[in-house]
Amino acid sequence: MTVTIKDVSKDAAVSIKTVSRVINNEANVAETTKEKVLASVKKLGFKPNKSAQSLRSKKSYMLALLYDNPNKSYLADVQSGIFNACKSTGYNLVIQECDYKSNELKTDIVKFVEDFRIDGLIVTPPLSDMEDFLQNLDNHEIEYSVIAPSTMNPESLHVSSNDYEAAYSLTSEIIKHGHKDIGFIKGHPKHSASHLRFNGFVDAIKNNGIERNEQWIKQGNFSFKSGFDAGVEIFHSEKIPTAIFASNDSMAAGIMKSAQMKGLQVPNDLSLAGFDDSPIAHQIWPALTTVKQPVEKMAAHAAKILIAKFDGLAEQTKSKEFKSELIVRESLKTL
Amino acid sequence: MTVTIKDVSKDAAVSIKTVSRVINNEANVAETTKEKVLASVKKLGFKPNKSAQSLRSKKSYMLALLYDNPNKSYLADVQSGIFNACKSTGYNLVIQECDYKSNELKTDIVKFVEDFRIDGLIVTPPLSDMEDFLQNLDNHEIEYSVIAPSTMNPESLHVSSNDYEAAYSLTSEIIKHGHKDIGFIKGHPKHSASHLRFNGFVDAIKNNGIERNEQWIKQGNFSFKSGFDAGVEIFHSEKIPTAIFASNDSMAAGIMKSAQMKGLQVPNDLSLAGFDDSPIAHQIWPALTTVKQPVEKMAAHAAKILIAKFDGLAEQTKSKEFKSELIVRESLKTL
DNA sequence: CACCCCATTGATATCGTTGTCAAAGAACAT
DNA sequence: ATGTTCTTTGACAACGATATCAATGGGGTG
Repeated sequence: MTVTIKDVSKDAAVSIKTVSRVINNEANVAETTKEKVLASVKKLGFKPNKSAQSLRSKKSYMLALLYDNPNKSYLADVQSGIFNACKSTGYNLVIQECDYKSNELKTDIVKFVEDFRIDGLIVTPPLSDMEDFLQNLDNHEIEYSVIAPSTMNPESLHVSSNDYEAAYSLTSEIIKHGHKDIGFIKGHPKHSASHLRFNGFVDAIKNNGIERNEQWIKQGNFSFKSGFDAGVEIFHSEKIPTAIFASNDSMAAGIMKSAQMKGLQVPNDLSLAGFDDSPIAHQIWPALTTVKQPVEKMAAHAAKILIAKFDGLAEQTKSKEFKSELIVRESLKTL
Repeated sequence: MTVTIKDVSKDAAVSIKTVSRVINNEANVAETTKEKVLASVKKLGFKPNKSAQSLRSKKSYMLALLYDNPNKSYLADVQSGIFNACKSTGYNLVIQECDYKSNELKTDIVKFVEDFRIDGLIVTPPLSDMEDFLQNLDNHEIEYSVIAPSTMNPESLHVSSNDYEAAYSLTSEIIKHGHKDIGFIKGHPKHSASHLRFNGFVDAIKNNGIERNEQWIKQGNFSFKSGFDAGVEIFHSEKIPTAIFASNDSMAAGIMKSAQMKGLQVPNDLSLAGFDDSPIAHQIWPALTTVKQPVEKMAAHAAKILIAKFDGLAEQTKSKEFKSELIVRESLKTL
């Protein structure tokens, strides 16, 4: 019925071990033998049985994606990237939702990895920002690759994005449009991205000689509601800014709602910018000026470097910083 | 190091076969023996090795989710539901993105299932609406469970939602708010949901003695842009409707954009309703009146009935229709 | 009491790979 | 020619579970 390594070995007139060597790309196989075996593999349509490989070699060929992030679009992109990277390598992806606030998180994840014999983890914010969590993985010798906005220990496997620079240049763009009264909504304090984006904003206005108005700087948590609430507060003050930079698009949409309820027109009465280029950014009107990270590519790379480590590959497997792209849309007006 | 069935058998002083019987809940094991074994299992923290089970029993314990649907929020909910259903059962989920337009789709999927020894598929729209695709799975004796809005062959494994009734009652709600001039944006013609929703709309206005204005009925494809385009067309006509029912939220958001660009205020100049309760529905202003399907529960159930079939369980494993919920928000105004 | 039946249990083969280790032969140095 | 090393190959065990089939023993029947 199904073709096994034994069938191939018979067809190619070699031992099963030699077939195994060929399909695993091991060294010290004569070129002619290799070709003979590959021909038989192709002819018979042989696919190694994952369970048998896994049983014998003690690898599960499974990666797990760890996340605690309500942003479905981000999650979908991350997944999609990882799947594409896995497709050719024979690895599979398992998704594991977490609660970063849970006390048992550390032990739960170790248990999960051991129970399912997961080969490696891909860790996303905010878990990637929790030092002790990562340390615990190290202690248990669990392999992982991190998707994070911040720069990390250069030894570790990670991909990052240039959130600071992106926030800096988006702020500069706002300033170039003639704005001097600029508000800012901070992201969730547990995400390092929040601080990087805020710092980019702070440095940009400072370097452009613009003063910070603390009344226009509010703490959010990346949710639509937190943006809405921040907007309500800001529009309550005696003087309102001409532009607001929210640390993500959901919050920017929240601001837009609060502005519209207050009778303020975007962008005529208020310019707005977000971050992430999530679907909402262009599904509201006016469409949001924002920053697009190559999330899918980042995730694919995170998976690749992890798999490359397992398979002992060396090339193109370095940690890497990805560049974000500024997307200027209608929500930003020139004064 | 790791605990195997052998360790348990030694500890419980029975044969490994007996341990196997206990952990697989087989019949004909004496109650006392069973307890003894379970005690040892617990004491040693034994977890059966998936690869070994899989190798011997020829099951992969993997389900695959097939999708070709750009709606990330829907996908995330479906996944989440399936994962929850899998969690306790020892099954894992693999995601497979498809292209419903591809000519090789049928053969690709069969190959995929055979290559990865997938135990069963969960099929979502629009793949679930392709008769020949499902027929092909039957021909290859591939097990699957369908998530579909329409009613299906009662023999097959499926979960469905009452799209017709939901569209009917949403339309009735619009009418109750005093609207008589109502537009409708159809969904993607390949999705059976599109027709069900349209039929619900048609019957509701007919039964309320309202005339259909074909100028206000446009073909969309569930995308934001198609909604926007439809809106532009409708607002171009000499008389515009007082309310528009779009077959999903993205298109409703598109309409809203085109309305706002035309200077029309929602809901004062135009009432609007969507379908799905996707995140955008409450992240725009005014928030959309819409219909919420219990997508996560539906997906969980689809997985459960599939797994129940594998494991030969009988109870609570019937195909099932789920009820949607009407959510009335600000976008609908009483005339 | 002899017999059979059925519930319970275990010894061992088996799934399809990779790991171990040794053998065979080629290549090279002495 | 001989010894040494290195490359290439194969025989067989092992991974950790389930499947097969036979053995055991208690209970019922005639």
